[in-house]
Amino acid sequence: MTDGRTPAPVRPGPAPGSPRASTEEAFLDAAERLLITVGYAGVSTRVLADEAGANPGLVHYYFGSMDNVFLRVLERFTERLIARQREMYGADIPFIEKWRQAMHYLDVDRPYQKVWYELQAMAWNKPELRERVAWVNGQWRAVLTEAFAGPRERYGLTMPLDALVALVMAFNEGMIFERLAGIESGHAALLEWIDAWLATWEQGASE
Amino acid sequence: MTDGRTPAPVRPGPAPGSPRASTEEAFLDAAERLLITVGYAGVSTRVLADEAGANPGLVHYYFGSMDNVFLRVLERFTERLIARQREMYGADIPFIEKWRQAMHYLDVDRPYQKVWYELQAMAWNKPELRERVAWVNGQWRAVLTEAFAGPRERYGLTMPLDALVALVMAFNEGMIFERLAGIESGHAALLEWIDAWLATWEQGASE
DNA sequence: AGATGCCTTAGGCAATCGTCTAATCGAGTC
DNA sequence: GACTCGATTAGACGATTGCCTAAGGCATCT
Repeated sequence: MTDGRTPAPVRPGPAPGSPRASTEEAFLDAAERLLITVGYAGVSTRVLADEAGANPGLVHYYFGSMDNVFLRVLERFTERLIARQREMYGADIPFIEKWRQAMHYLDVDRPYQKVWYELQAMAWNKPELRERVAWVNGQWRAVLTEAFAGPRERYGLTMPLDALVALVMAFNEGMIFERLAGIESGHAALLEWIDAWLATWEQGASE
Repeated sequence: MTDGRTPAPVRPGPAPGSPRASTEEAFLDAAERLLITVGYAGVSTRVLADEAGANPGLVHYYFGSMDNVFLRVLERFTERLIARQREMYGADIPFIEKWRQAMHYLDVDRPYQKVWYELQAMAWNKPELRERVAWVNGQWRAVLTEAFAGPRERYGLTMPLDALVALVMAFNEGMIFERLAGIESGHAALLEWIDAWLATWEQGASE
């Protein structure tokens, strides 16, 4: 479930540069926009085609079904996200800088978060999607585990590494989840405190 | 948004004992079951009526629209939940006992959590629901703020109270959110560590 | 007995759903 | 110029959607 192997893609990707590729991307882009604006329940073949400026029949021609459209959206989304996370935490900068960068993403990535959370809500009731969502979560967890192992040691934290990672992931997910409902109470205060707390650690230790 | 006033009910509740009341409850019960099993996108008037064992026309007769059905589900759900939380944290027992009780609920309440999270996912795209979801969240936050003020003082925590409450709420919501996708990595380790950590505090202090 | 009023029924309305087919388009090949 | 073939089009299929209406059932009250 959270092992390392990448699940097989839904379909072999089209040859880049072909007209197929650009139309497909138009559909996937449109799907993301619609997930942000109306949610997954409001995305039908016709609505999607209209948003993409394409013919409704092409949805079936390219993807076979609406379910596959969302699978492809999730696939493309995953690639981009994991790559960026891995790059960021892998950079050769002090941990607190990585943390601040991550918290900056937490703020500017709001549109993408809506896409991602709509896909997850959809996955609650679709085993096919669930598996992939769990895989992405596992990837993310792996990145954080690697990134937090060092700092945890240096700071002398007693919390087990997997518990620490679970805590960080969960409270981030919880904050994003709340914000999707327009709730931000205490978020800023919490992030400020964490930042200050990390700063005191970083002050005492050399990196 | 998160102020104290209760939002006006969608409709005046039916007189208890009338046939109306029992049929309405049958619909609301059926709606909850369907939210658990198929998600909000799969609940139509006919599916709902079938699950409730009633005539499809009654959905319109009783609720006026499907949107109102979900609003009523949220209303009824809210009353029950807030009442229990308030009672639990208000009880005259050591804080760690309350915490353990809450973590026990976190485990046994999974069906209700699915209902609650489906409603929230629905609310992301429906301002009418969003407002009520935010109100419930505010109620919950108020309960936790009251419950954590004392222990925070006693334990001498430096984290501001609103940040502490935000942290507890967010990481709980995040864990529930993950579990809905079948993810539990690190959850047990985290909860165990917190429990042990609280126990050391409770050992030193009297209460 | 008759009338009142709520509850429930079956059924139909236009609109939309996902999916599929057949015809057309247009660029590239012989 | 004839041909090929992927890309695109319009259109139709049956099923389902939310919502509404007209008629019947049934307990209660006068």
